[in-house]
Amino acid sequence: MNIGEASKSSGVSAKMIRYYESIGLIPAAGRTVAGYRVYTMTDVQLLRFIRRARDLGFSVEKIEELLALWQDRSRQSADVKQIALHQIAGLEVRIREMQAMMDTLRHLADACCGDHRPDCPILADLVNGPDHGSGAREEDQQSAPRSGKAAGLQAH
Amino acid sequence: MNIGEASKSSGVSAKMIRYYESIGLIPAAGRTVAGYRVYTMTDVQLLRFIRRARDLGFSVEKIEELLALWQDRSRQSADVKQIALHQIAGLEVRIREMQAMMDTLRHLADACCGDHRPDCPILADLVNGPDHGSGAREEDQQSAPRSGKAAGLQAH
DNA sequence: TATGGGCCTTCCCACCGTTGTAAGGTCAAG
DNA sequence: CTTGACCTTACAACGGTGGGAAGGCCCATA
Repeated sequence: MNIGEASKSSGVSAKMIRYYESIGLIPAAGRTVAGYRVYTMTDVQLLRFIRRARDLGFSVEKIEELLALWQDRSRQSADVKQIALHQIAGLEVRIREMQAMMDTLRHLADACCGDHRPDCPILADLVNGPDHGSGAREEDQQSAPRSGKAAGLQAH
Repeated sequence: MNIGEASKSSGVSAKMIRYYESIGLIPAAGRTVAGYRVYTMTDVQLLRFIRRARDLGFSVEKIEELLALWQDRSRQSADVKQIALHQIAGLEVRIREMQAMMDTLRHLADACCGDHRPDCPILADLVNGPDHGSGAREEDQQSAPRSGKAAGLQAH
């Protein structure tokens, strides 16, 4: 099985397969005489595992842990569950942060009539900060992430 | 005003102020004879604008647009609103993606007894994919992002 | 005046996961 | 033999931020 076939069959791009190999997430694949990587169904299953875990938002680091547990026959399901719960908690935090952003933006957009006139409460908020909004509804928004916390939330 | 003072006063780190200057998001600051950057209150206001917009999840690219509109006296509030609505829509999408991940993980975690035994439905799902889950509740999860879409969702 | 500490400068590197590109080798079919 | 689709490695880019090194500047205190 080529890397291309393994890619199609696992849903992981060839690029990423090579990358995962380079960082040691997956073992180095076998090679043909010509140097082409060779994959078995077992390898593809591994790749699918990774793909699925990425879809669930696990970082590569966490996936390493999950893979170790997967291959450890004496694992305890509690260990796996703990990683999952941790992941859930992380997702929860980021969802709340984004929800707070979205709520604020929605209030601002609602307050903006959106016509041809230049006056715009959205720009006013950006200039003056949230504290100067006319009776703003931001008390319930427990101190937006002060430093770098909001980083990495843009669509890449 | 030093870059350090401007940083404290605007909430933008000195590092980032230099970065924003380097990418042309803000104009090059004045300099003292010694080469130190000098900032006025107007510059600080600009930095606060940027800081606030970042807190609201706008990308640097979008902030460029917002700044252009801010400085354009003949802008129409509709243009600003449109950017905000677009940002809201983007946030909505990513929140839904993360929510879907979280729901799936929660179902899996709920199904995992989390004790000393090795059997674990979480690992089983990762191995077999969502379609093999015992009567899984994933019909309502319209085809998880197939390619790269889930990228950038890890905490950096 | 000398010395120290805190600020500033530029420059490069790391992060994370993914994609793109370039220059070359290989394989199979026509 | 040629063509095109694949493979290989190697390097850079993205977004936004933090870290650090090496050197210069400013001010205060001894």
